[in-house]
Amino acid sequence: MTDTRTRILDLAEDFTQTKGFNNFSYLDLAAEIGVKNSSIHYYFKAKADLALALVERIRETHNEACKSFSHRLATPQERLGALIDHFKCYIRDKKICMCGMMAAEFETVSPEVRMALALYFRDMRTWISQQFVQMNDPNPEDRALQFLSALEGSVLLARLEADPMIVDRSLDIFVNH
Amino acid sequence: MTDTRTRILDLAEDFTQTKGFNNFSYLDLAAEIGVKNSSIHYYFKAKADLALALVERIRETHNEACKSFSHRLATPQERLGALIDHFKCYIRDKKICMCGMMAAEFETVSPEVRMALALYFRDMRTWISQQFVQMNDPNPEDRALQFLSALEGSVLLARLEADPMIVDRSLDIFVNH
DNA sequence: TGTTTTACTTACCTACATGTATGTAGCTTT
DNA sequence: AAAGCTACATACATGTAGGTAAGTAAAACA
Repeated sequence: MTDTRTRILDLAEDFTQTKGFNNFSYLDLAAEIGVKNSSIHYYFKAKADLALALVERIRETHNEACKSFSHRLATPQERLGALIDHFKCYIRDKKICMCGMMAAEFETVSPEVRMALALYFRDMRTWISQQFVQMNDPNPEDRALQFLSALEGSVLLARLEADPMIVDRSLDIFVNH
Repeated sequence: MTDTRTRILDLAEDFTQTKGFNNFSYLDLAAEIGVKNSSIHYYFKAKADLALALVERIRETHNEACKSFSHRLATPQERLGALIDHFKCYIRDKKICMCGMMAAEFETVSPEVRMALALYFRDMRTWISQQFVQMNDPNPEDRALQFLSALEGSVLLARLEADPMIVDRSLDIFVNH
Protein backbone atom coordinates (compact mmCIF):
# COMPACT_ATOMS: atom_id res chain seq x y z
CA MET A 1 0.00 0.00 0.00
CA THR A 2 1.31 3.42 -0.94
CA ASP A 3 1.93 5.85 1.87
CA THR A 4 -0.92 7.86 3.31
CA ARG A 5 0.41 11.22 2.20
CA THR A 6 0.46 10.10 -1.42
CA ARG A 7 -2.99 8.57 -1.11
CA ILE A 8 -4.29 11.87 0.23
CA LEU A 9 -2.76 13.78 -2.68
CA ASP A 10 -4.06 11.27 -5.23
CA LEU A 11 -7.58 11.40 -3.87
CA ALA A 12 -7.55 15.18 -3.46
CA GLU A 13 -6.38 15.50 -7.05
CA ASP A 14 -9.21 13.26 -8.18
CA PHE A 15 -11.80 15.23 -6.18
CA THR A 16 -10.44 18.53 -7.48
CA GLN A 17 -10.65 17.35 -11.08
CA THR A 18 -14.24 16.20 -10.71
CA LYS A 19 -15.85 18.45 -8.09
CA GLY A 20 -13.41 21.32 -7.63
CA PHE A 21 -11.00 22.04 -4.81
CA ASN A 22 -13.64 23.86 -2.75
CA ASN A 23 -16.19 21.09 -3.06
CA PHE A 24 -14.71 18.34 -0.96
CA SER A 25 -13.74 18.32 2.70
CA TYR A 26 -11.09 16.78 4.88
CA LEU A 27 -13.86 14.49 6.13
CA ASP A 28 -14.48 13.29 2.56
CA LEU A 29 -10.79 12.50 2.15
CA ALA A 30 -10.56 10.82 5.54
CA ALA A 31 -13.65 8.66 5.00
CA GLU A 32 -12.42 7.29 1.68
CA ILE A 33 -8.85 6.74 2.84
CA GLY A 34 -9.96 5.17 6.12
CA VAL A 35 -8.41 7.53 8.64
CA LYS A 36 -9.72 10.39 10.80
CA ASN A 37 -9.86 13.91 9.45
CA SER A 38 -7.29 15.07 11.99
CA SER A 39 -4.87 12.73 10.24
CA ILE A 40 -5.33 14.72 7.05
CA HIS A 41 -4.48 17.83 9.07
CA TYR A 42 -1.37 16.04 10.26
CA TYR A 43 -0.05 15.91 6.69
CA PHE A 44 -1.54 19.18 5.45
CA LYS A 45 -2.15 21.55 8.34
CA ALA A 46 -4.57 23.77 6.46
CA LYS A 47 -6.46 23.11 3.26
CA ALA A 48 -4.45 25.86 1.56
CA ASP A 49 -1.33 23.75 2.19
CA LEU A 50 -2.96 20.82 0.44
CA ALA A 51 -3.81 23.03 -2.53
CA LEU A 52 -0.24 24.19 -2.86
CA ALA A 53 1.14 20.64 -2.58
CA LEU A 54 -1.29 19.50 -5.27
CA VAL A 55 -0.33 22.19 -7.76
CA GLU A 56 3.39 21.84 -7.16
CA ARG A 57 3.23 18.07 -7.50
CA ILE A 58 1.29 18.21 -10.76
CA ARG A 59 3.62 20.81 -12.18
CA GLU A 60 6.52 18.44 -11.67
CA THR A 61 4.77 15.33 -12.99
CA HIS A 62 3.49 17.31 -15.94
CA ASN A 63 6.96 18.59 -16.80
CA GLU A 64 8.30 15.05 -16.62
CA ALA A 65 5.49 13.78 -18.83
CA CYS A 66 6.32 16.44 -21.42
CA LYS A 67 10.01 15.57 -21.26
CA SER A 68 9.05 11.95 -21.83
CA PHE A 69 6.96 12.92 -24.88
CA SER A 70 9.96 14.78 -26.26
CA HIS A 71 12.17 11.69 -25.87
CA ARG A 72 9.73 9.05 -27.01
CA LEU A 73 8.08 10.78 -29.94
CA ALA A 74 9.81 11.92 -33.10
CA THR A 75 7.66 14.74 -34.45
CA PRO A 76 6.19 17.79 -32.71
CA GLN A 77 2.80 16.79 -34.15
CA GLU A 78 2.99 13.44 -32.35
CA ARG A 79 4.05 15.13 -29.14
CA LEU A 80 1.18 17.59 -29.20
CA GLY A 81 -1.08 14.67 -30.07
CA ALA A 82 0.11 12.84 -26.95
CA LEU A 83 -0.69 15.90 -24.84
CA ILE A 84 -4.15 16.11 -26.39
CA ASP A 85 -4.76 12.42 -25.67
CA HIS A 86 -3.67 12.90 -22.08
CA PHE A 87 -6.36 15.54 -21.58
CA LYS A 88 -8.91 13.64 -23.62
CA CYS A 89 -8.61 10.69 -21.23
CA TYR A 90 -9.89 12.83 -18.36
CA ILE A 91 -13.32 13.02 -19.98
CA ARG A 92 -14.34 9.40 -19.55
CA ASP A 93 -13.70 9.77 -15.79
CA LYS A 94 -15.73 13.01 -15.73
CA LYS A 95 -12.61 14.94 -14.89
CA ILE A 96 -11.07 18.09 -16.26
CA CYS A 97 -7.55 19.51 -15.97
CA MET A 98 -6.83 20.02 -12.27
CA CYS A 99 -5.15 23.38 -12.81
CA GLY A 100 -7.95 24.44 -15.16
CA MET A 101 -10.37 23.75 -12.34
CA MET A 102 -8.24 25.73 -9.92
CA ALA A 103 -7.94 28.52 -12.47
CA ALA A 104 -11.75 28.73 -12.36
CA GLU A 105 -11.50 28.85 -8.55
CA PHE A 106 -8.65 31.37 -8.81
CA GLU A 107 -10.33 34.08 -6.73
CA THR A 108 -10.77 31.72 -3.78
CA VAL A 109 -7.20 30.40 -3.49
CA SER A 110 -4.14 31.75 -1.69
CA PRO A 111 -1.49 33.93 -3.37
CA GLU A 112 0.97 31.02 -3.19
CA VAL A 113 -1.39 28.75 -5.09
CA ARG A 114 -2.06 31.50 -7.64
CA MET A 115 1.64 31.77 -8.29
CA ALA A 116 2.05 28.00 -8.57
CA LEU A 117 -0.83 27.88 -11.05
CA ALA A 118 0.73 30.63 -13.14
CA LEU A 119 4.00 28.69 -13.21
CA TYR A 120 2.18 25.50 -14.26
CA PHE A 121 0.61 27.23 -17.24
CA ARG A 122 3.80 29.06 -18.18
CA ASP A 123 5.71 25.76 -18.21
CA MET A 124 3.00 24.31 -20.37
CA ARG A 125 3.06 27.24 -22.79
CA THR A 126 6.83 27.04 -23.03
CA TRP A 127 6.81 23.36 -23.94
CA ILE A 128 3.96 23.74 -26.44
CA SER A 129 5.69 26.74 -27.93
CA GLN A 130 8.84 24.65 -28.50
CA GLN A 131 6.80 22.19 -30.55
CA PHE A 132 5.53 25.01 -32.76
CA VAL A 133 9.07 26.31 -33.20
CA GLN A 134 9.98 22.88 -34.59
CA MET A 135 6.96 23.11 -36.88
CA ASN A 136 8.37 26.42 -38.21
CA ASP A 137 5.36 28.33 -37.03
CA PRO A 138 5.89 32.10 -37.57
CA ASN A 139 4.46 32.92 -34.14
CA PRO A 140 5.02 29.98 -31.79
CA GLU A 141 4.18 31.87 -28.58
CA ASP A 142 0.74 32.98 -29.73
CA ARG A 143 0.15 29.59 -31.29
CA ALA A 144 0.94 27.93 -27.95
CA LEU A 145 -1.52 30.26 -26.23
CA GLN A 146 -4.21 29.37 -28.74
CA PHE A 147 -3.48 25.69 -28.29
CA LEU A 148 -3.59 25.86 -24.50
CA SER A 149 -6.79 27.94 -24.44
CA ALA A 150 -8.48 25.51 -26.80
CA LEU A 151 -7.25 22.56 -24.72
CA GLU A 152 -8.57 23.96 -21.43
CA GLY A 153 -11.85 25.10 -22.94
CA SER A 154 -12.47 21.89 -24.83
CA VAL A 155 -12.23 19.63 -21.78
CA LEU A 156 -14.89 21.79 -20.13
CA LEU A 157 -17.21 21.40 -23.10
CA ALA A 158 -16.36 17.75 -23.69
CA ARG A 159 -17.25 16.72 -20.15
CA LEU A 160 -20.48 18.68 -20.33
CA GLU A 161 -21.50 16.82 -23.47
CA ALA A 162 -19.88 13.56 -22.28
CA ASP A 163 -18.09 13.50 -25.62
CA PRO A 164 -14.27 13.17 -25.66
CA MET A 165 -14.26 13.76 -29.43
CA ILE A 166 -14.91 17.44 -28.68
CA VAL A 167 -11.31 17.64 -27.47
CA ASP A 168 -10.02 16.24 -30.75
CA ARG A 169 -12.26 18.42 -32.86
CA SER A 170 -11.18 21.53 -30.97
CA LEU A 171 -7.48 20.85 -31.50
CA ASP A 172 -7.26 19.15 -34.89
CA ILE A 173 -6.25 22.34 -36.68
CA PHE A 174 -3.06 22.58 -34.66
CA VAL A 175 -1.76 19.09 -35.44
CA ASN A 176 -3.16 18.53 -38.95
CA HIS A 177 -1.22 21.22 -40.77
CA MET B 1 -34.30 50.74 -7.22
CA THR B 2 -34.67 47.54 -9.20
CA ASP B 3 -36.73 44.78 -7.64
CA THR B 4 -35.19 42.46 -5.10
CA ARG B 5 -35.45 39.34 -7.24
CA THR B 6 -33.41 40.97 -10.00
CA ARG B 7 -30.87 42.27 -7.51
CA ILE B 8 -30.45 38.74 -6.15
CA LEU B 9 -29.89 37.35 -9.63
CA ASP B 10 -27.45 40.12 -10.55
CA LEU B 11 -25.40 39.62 -7.42
CA ALA B 12 -25.48 35.82 -7.65
CA GLU B 13 -24.31 36.07 -11.25
CA ASP B 14 -21.45 38.32 -10.17
CA PHE B 15 -20.45 35.97 -7.34
CA THR B 16 -20.62 32.95 -9.63
CA GLN B 17 -18.39 34.61 -12.20
CA THR B 18 -15.77 35.52 -9.65
CA LYS B 19 -15.90 32.85 -6.94
CA GLY B 20 -18.01 30.07 -8.40
CA PHE B 21 -21.58 29.06 -7.67
CA ASN B 22 -20.57 26.87 -4.73
CA ASN B 23 -18.45 29.54 -3.09
CA PHE B 24 -21.03 32.03 -1.90
CA SER B 25 -23.95 31.57 0.46
CA TYR B 26 -27.46 32.93 0.84
CA LEU B 27 -26.03 34.87 3.79
CA ASP B 28 -23.50 36.54 1.48
CA LEU B 29 -26.26 37.54 -0.91
CA ALA B 30 -28.53 38.74 1.91
CA ALA B 31 -25.81 40.80 3.56
CA GLU B 32 -24.91 42.68 0.40
CA ILE B 33 -28.51 43.24 -0.68
CA GLY B 34 -29.59 44.29 2.79
CA VAL B 35 -32.23 41.68 3.58
CA LYS B 36 -32.31 38.50 5.65
CA ASN B 37 -31.29 35.17 4.17
CA SER B 38 -34.83 33.86 4.52
CA SER B 39 -35.84 36.51 1.99
CA ILE B 40 -33.50 34.94 -0.55
CA HIS B 41 -35.24 31.62 0.13
CA TYR B 42 -38.55 33.39 -0.49
CA TYR B 43 -37.51 34.07 -4.09
CA PHE B 44 -35.43 30.93 -4.65
CA LYS B 45 -36.54 28.13 -2.36
CA ALA B 46 -33.35 26.11 -2.72
CA LYS B 47 -29.97 27.10 -4.06
CA ALA B 48 -30.47 24.72 -6.98
CA ASP B 49 -33.46 26.86 -8.01
CA LEU B 50 -31.24 29.92 -8.02
CA ALA B 51 -28.70 28.11 -10.21
CA LEU B 52 -31.34 27.18 -12.73
CA ALA B 53 -32.78 30.71 -12.81
CA LEU B 54 -29.29 32.11 -13.37
CA VAL B 55 -28.47 29.85 -16.30
CA GLU B 56 -31.85 30.28 -17.95
CA ARG B 57 -31.69 34.04 -17.60
CA ILE B 58 -28.20 34.28 -19.08
CA ARG B 59 -29.14 32.02 -21.95
CA GLU B 60 -31.91 34.44 -22.90
CA THR B 61 -29.85 37.59 -22.47
CA HIS B 62 -26.99 36.01 -24.36
CA ASN B 63 -29.23 35.03 -27.26
CA GLU B 64 -30.59 38.57 -27.40
CA ALA B 65 -27.09 40.01 -27.34
CA CYS B 66 -26.11 37.79 -30.28
CA LYS B 67 -29.24 38.81 -32.17
CA SER B 68 -28.30 42.42 -31.54
CA PHE B 69 -24.77 41.80 -32.89
CA SER B 70 -26.31 40.30 -36.02
CA HIS B 71 -28.48 43.40 -36.54
CA ARG B 72 -25.95 46.06 -35.66
CA LEU B 73 -22.83 44.70 -37.28
CA ALA B 74 -22.33 44.11 -40.97
CA THR B 75 -19.67 41.40 -41.20
CA PRO B 76 -19.34 38.07 -39.38
CA GLN B 77 -15.81 39.12 -38.41
CA GLU B 78 -17.17 42.17 -36.63
CA ARG B 79 -19.82 40.08 -34.89
CA LEU B 80 -17.34 37.52 -33.62
CA GLY B 81 -15.16 40.44 -32.58
CA ALA B 82 -18.04 41.84 -30.53
CA LEU B 83 -18.47 38.47 -28.81
CA ILE B 84 -14.76 38.33 -28.05
CA ASP B 85 -14.85 41.85 -26.60
CA HIS B 86 -17.82 40.91 -24.45
CA PHE B 87 -15.80 38.11 -22.84
CA LYS B 88 -12.63 40.15 -22.72
CA CYS B 89 -14.41 42.74 -20.55
CA TYR B 90 -14.95 40.16 -17.82
CA ILE B 91 -11.21 40.03 -17.12
CA ARG B 92 -10.81 43.52 -15.67
CA ASP B 93 -13.52 42.63 -13.11
CA LYS B 94 -11.75 39.34 -12.35
CA LYS B 95 -14.68 37.46 -13.77
CA ILE B 96 -14.96 34.59 -16.21
CA CYS B 97 -17.93 33.31 -18.23
CA MET B 98 -20.67 32.32 -15.78
CA CYS B 99 -21.54 29.16 -17.67
CA GLY B 100 -17.87 28.33 -18.08
CA MET B 101 -17.59 28.49 -14.31
CA MET B 102 -20.65 26.28 -13.90
CA ALA B 103 -19.25 23.90 -16.51
CA ALA B 104 -16.24 23.49 -14.22
CA GLU B 105 -18.65 22.84 -11.34
CA PHE B 106 -20.69 20.52 -13.58
CA GLU B 107 -20.41 17.47 -11.31
CA THR B 108 -21.89 19.37 -8.38
CA VAL B 109 -25.02 20.82 -10.03
CA SER B 110 -28.49 19.36 -10.58
CA PRO B 111 -29.56 17.56 -13.78
CA GLU B 112 -31.79 20.53 -14.67
CA VAL B 113 -28.86 22.93 -14.48
CA ARG B 114 -26.71 20.54 -16.51
CA MET B 115 -29.31 20.53 -19.24
CA ALA B 116 -29.64 24.32 -19.16
CA LEU B 117 -25.87 24.66 -19.43
CA ALA B 118 -25.78 22.31 -22.41
CA LEU B 119 -28.48 24.39 -24.10
CA TYR B 120 -26.53 27.59 -23.43
CA PHE B 121 -23.43 26.25 -25.13
CA ARG B 122 -25.39 24.72 -28.00
CA ASP B 123 -27.07 28.07 -28.68
CA MET B 124 -23.69 29.69 -28.60
CA ARG B 125 -22.17 27.17 -31.00
CA THR B 126 -25.09 27.56 -33.36
CA TRP B 127 -24.72 31.33 -33.54
CA ILE B 128 -20.93 31.19 -33.92
CA SER B 129 -21.32 28.51 -36.57
CA GLN B 130 -23.64 30.80 -38.55
CA GLN B 131 -20.90 33.42 -38.64
CA PHE B 132 -18.45 30.90 -40.08
CA VAL B 133 -21.01 29.85 -42.67
CA GLN B 134 -21.08 33.48 -43.80
CA MET B 135 -17.30 33.44 -43.91
CA ASN B 136 -17.49 30.44 -46.29
CA ASP B 137 -15.66 28.22 -43.85
CA PRO B 138 -15.59 24.62 -45.14
CA ASN B 139 -16.41 23.23 -41.67
CA PRO B 140 -18.37 25.83 -39.70
CA GLU B 141 -19.48 23.44 -36.92
CA ASP B 142 -15.96 22.36 -35.99
CA ARG B 143 -14.73 25.91 -36.41
CA ALA B 144 -17.41 27.10 -33.96
CA LEU B 145 -16.32 24.45 -31.49
CA GLN B 146 -12.70 25.56 -31.81
CA PHE B 147 -13.73 29.16 -31.33
CA LEU B 148 -15.84 28.44 -28.26
CA SER B 149 -13.20 26.23 -26.64
CA ALA B 150 -10.57 28.91 -27.20
CA LEU B 151 -12.91 31.57 -25.82
CA GLU B 152 -13.70 29.65 -22.63
CA GLY B 153 -10.11 28.59 -22.09
CA SER B 154 -8.66 32.01 -22.78
CA VAL B 155 -10.74 33.82 -20.15
CA LEU B 156 -9.45 31.32 -17.60
CA LEU B 157 -5.83 32.02 -18.56
CA ALA B 158 -6.37 35.75 -19.01
CA ARG B 159 -7.77 36.20 -15.51
CA LEU B 160 -4.95 34.16 -14.05
CA GLU B 161 -2.37 36.41 -15.70
CA ALA B 162 -4.53 39.53 -15.22
CA ASP B 163 -4.01 40.17 -18.93
CA PRO B 164 -7.11 40.67 -21.15
CA MET B 165 -4.88 40.62 -24.25
CA ILE B 166 -4.61 36.86 -23.79
CA VAL B 167 -8.24 36.63 -24.95
CA ASP B 168 -7.44 38.57 -28.13
CA ARG B 169 -4.28 36.60 -28.82
CA SER B 170 -6.12 33.31 -28.39
CA LEU B 171 -8.84 34.23 -30.88
CA ASP B 172 -7.13 36.41 -33.46
CA ILE B 173 -6.74 33.55 -35.96
CA PHE B 174 -10.50 33.19 -36.25
CA VAL B 175 -11.24 36.80 -37.12
CA ASN B 176 -8.07 37.81 -38.99
CA HIS B 177 -8.29 35.49 -41.99
C1' DT C 1 17.03 1.00 27.95
C1' DG C 2 15.25 5.41 27.76
C1' DT C 3 14.00 9.05 24.61
C1' DT C 4 12.31 10.86 20.55
C1' DT C 5 9.83 10.73 16.41
C1' DT C 6 6.18 9.11 13.41
C1' DA C 7 1.70 8.38 12.40
C1' DC C 8 -1.92 8.55 13.76
C1' DT C 9 -6.73 8.83 17.26
C1' DT C 10 -10.01 10.95 20.55
C1' DA C 11 -12.44 14.59 21.66
C1' DC C 12 -13.62 18.78 21.05
C1' DC C 13 -14.79 23.79 19.19
C1' DT C 14 -16.50 27.60 16.37
C1' DA C 15 -18.48 29.25 12.40
C1' DC C 16 -21.38 28.97 8.88
C1' DA C 17 -24.37 26.84 5.06
C1' DT C 18 -28.79 25.63 4.02
C1' DG C 19 -32.79 25.47 5.12
C1' DT C 20 -37.91 25.45 7.84
C1' DA C 21 -41.78 27.28 10.46
C1' DT C 22 -44.10 31.02 11.85
C1' DG C 23 -45.15 35.92 12.24
C1' DT C 24 -46.40 40.41 10.38
C1' DA C 25 -46.95 45.05 8.11
C1' DG C 26 -48.87 46.97 4.28
C1' DC C 27 -51.31 46.72 0.16
C1' DT C 28 -55.04 44.70 -2.79
C1' DT C 29 -59.13 42.59 -3.83
C1' DT C 30 -63.97 41.50 -3.12
C1' DA D 1 -64.62 46.05 6.12
C1' DA D 2 -62.97 41.48 5.88
C1' DA D 3 -59.97 38.40 3.63
C1' DG D 4 -56.04 37.33 1.28
C1' DC D 5 -51.73 38.14 -0.84
C1' DT D 6 -46.85 40.14 -1.15
C1' DA D 7 -42.57 40.80 0.64
C1' DC D 8 -40.32 40.50 3.83
C1' DA D 9 -38.39 39.38 9.27
C1' DT D 10 -37.71 36.38 13.53
C1' DA D 11 -36.23 32.44 15.39
C1' DC D 12 -34.63 28.12 15.19
C1' DA D 13 -32.83 23.41 13.43
C1' DT D 14 -29.37 20.49 11.52
C1' DG D 15 -25.39 19.26 9.46
C1' DT D 16 -20.84 19.93 8.13
C1' DA D 17 -16.47 22.41 7.24
C1' DG D 18 -12.18 23.46 8.98
C1' DG D 19 -9.37 23.32 12.67
C1' DT D 20 -7.10 22.57 17.53
C1' DA D 21 -5.35 20.26 21.73
C1' DA D 22 -3.93 16.46 23.82
C1' DG D 23 -3.07 11.59 23.95
C1' DT D 24 -0.99 7.06 22.31
C1' DA D 25 1.08 2.88 20.17
C1' DA D 26 4.84 1.46 17.63
C1' DA D 27 9.14 2.13 15.51
C1' DA D 28 13.71 4.43 15.35
C1' DC D 29 17.46 6.13 17.53
C1' DA D 30 21.02 7.19 21.07
